[in-house]
Amino acid sequence: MADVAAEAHVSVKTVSRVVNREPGVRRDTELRVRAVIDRIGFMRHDGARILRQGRTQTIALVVEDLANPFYSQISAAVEREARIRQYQLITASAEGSPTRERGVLESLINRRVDGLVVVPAGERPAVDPTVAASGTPIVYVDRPVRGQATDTVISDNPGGVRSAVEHLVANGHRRIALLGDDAEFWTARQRREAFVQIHDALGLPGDAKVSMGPHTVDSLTERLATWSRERSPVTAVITGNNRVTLAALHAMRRSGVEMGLVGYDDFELADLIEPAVTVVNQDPTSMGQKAALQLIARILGDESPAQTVVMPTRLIVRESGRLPASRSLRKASS
Amino acid sequence: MADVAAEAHVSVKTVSRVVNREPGVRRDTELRVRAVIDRIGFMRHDGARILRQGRTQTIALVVEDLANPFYSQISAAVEREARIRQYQLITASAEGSPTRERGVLESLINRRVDGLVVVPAGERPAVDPTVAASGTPIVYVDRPVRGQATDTVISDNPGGVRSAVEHLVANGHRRIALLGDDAEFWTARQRREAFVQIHDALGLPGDAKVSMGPHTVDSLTERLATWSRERSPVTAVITGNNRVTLAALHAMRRSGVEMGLVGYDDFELADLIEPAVTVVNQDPTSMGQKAALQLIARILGDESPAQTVVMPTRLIVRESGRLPASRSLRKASS
DNA sequence: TTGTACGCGTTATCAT
DNA sequence: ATGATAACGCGTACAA
Repeated sequence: MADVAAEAHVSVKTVSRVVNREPGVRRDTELRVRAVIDRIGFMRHDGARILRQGRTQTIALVVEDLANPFYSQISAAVEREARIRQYQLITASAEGSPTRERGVLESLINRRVDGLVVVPAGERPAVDPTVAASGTPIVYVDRPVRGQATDTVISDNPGGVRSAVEHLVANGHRRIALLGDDAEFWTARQRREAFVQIHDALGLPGDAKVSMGPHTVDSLTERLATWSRERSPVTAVITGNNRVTLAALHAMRRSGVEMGLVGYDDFELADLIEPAVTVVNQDPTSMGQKAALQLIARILGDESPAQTVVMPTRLIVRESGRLPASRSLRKASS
Repeated sequence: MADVAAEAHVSVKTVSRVVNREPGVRRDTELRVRAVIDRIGFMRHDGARILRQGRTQTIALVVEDLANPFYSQISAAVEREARIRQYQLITASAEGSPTRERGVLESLINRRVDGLVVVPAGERPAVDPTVAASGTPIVYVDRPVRGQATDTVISDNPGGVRSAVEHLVANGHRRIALLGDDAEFWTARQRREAFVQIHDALGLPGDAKVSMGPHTVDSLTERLATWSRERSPVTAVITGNNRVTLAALHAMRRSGVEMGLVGYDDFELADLIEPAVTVVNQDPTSMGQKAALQLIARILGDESPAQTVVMPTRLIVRESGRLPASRSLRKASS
């Protein structure tokens, strides 16, 4: 900037005015300055700008696995909302480790990101004290965190589980089991509780059958075989998220067990599997969008009380929820 | 830092030394400083550090769609390599628009990112002049860019197409067609050229049949119907990437057309579709990793000539490449 | 309309 | 082993 000023025979302040389109510069001086800028290829150094202004126009997203479709959709949505509002997005993965997450958050705070969207790793009992101390706005997604009230975007887990169970019951299933993911995850626990509660509320026979993860195709194969061999065999399962659904589909295919299925999380090609998989869709794009908007509102000074937004889920009915006997082959029906 | 210095009765420089673990600080003064740091919750301001040192410890990744599994896997790999080496990753999407890409790159340069990993959008004839002028190291992924030699990581498109065609031919297919993506994409064009060349080299009958995108399920349904109604009907298609594979699978299912298929890009559940889909796998994780490593080497001063790394593809043989008649039902064979 | 002087928080240099 | 001071490049406040 000093170089430009010297070349154009003006002060740095005038250059600054031109670069930032501030008013109060005569047309011809502006043109002269612009010409010099283009000629010597000047580019403003945002680092210095940040140091001076205190805002970085940067937000960060912390998830556990960027390659998982659920998170990559959230990620795409957050990036989009950020970009539209002139924020850049730093994405970081904690790979599911609270320890790594702590380190990641610390380095993001050091960077003075203007805000954080975080899917808290594993068992996270409270808002990170480092973040709290820094005063950086933070929005949690998918899983809440205990302690002081914080903006949170979660999906309606009880509602989703309820829609899954009711759908199966409406299709004649009575012995329904839940294949949940690792109980370390809050979502997995919440879905389990909802399942047990709804199971009992509907007066389904026996105790609610639940198997929590982590699951492998092998372990699920065995589990399904066991359930289907009981004297009152399980006729349908609900899978707790896209990971479990995937493993369960493989296990079913391998063992040849035919069971009703409602999976949590929609996935591409769910309609091309035989039978087409009925799912509870969580709409991660909307969750990411909502979180980003809320975060940016906070950055811009919104001081209203912290809110928890519960996003509705949507049951996408395909075929896997029906009793095997009543499934129509699509080829026959088309 | 000044606050800490005052509290600990040392100079700011000594605090700086402690914070950065520089040698030359007596054990007891270090402890004293650390105590103050913890007490008042001091956190280094990386903005100032950046301004002083000129390096941001940040790299950026520019792709067109973070939610597409191909890019999200690249993204996860780049983030991982970056994080391990203490770099933060800014991800940005150009949404396929060269104009937006230009703006995105410019703001990243203004931020003084240390390096760029870019999947160039649409038709990009040359290295971006802004980037070139800034001297920021850049590595292109998936598609090369003309002009001065630049580090590039692409996959072996001719090899991938060849393996697909040869697999189909080995299974008795003779009338093979290509469903490519939009010819605007370099990869789509290269795969088309490879397909035509291999088609002719193998002496397959007639002219190579090719249909480039963008495709919709509707357009593909019609296209497949046309091809299957010809006097020498097409018996197998190769799809040019995961988007096209998806649409083609839906089109086949809808129209009931039975054709051999080899898809570009592996995808989850490819083995659960009936018939299981044979694919050319590109290993985006390795591509992202390779690109990140090469970029960081450049940042660290590697001055060797720009190199183009061609990653091998791998044909994952399942069932969709066989002639329909010879397909075994898995249930029968297990 | 334009310019001067200072400060943002850190690190590099050179002293002590 | 420690400290004083000058940068880094920009924006703010105020003056001209």
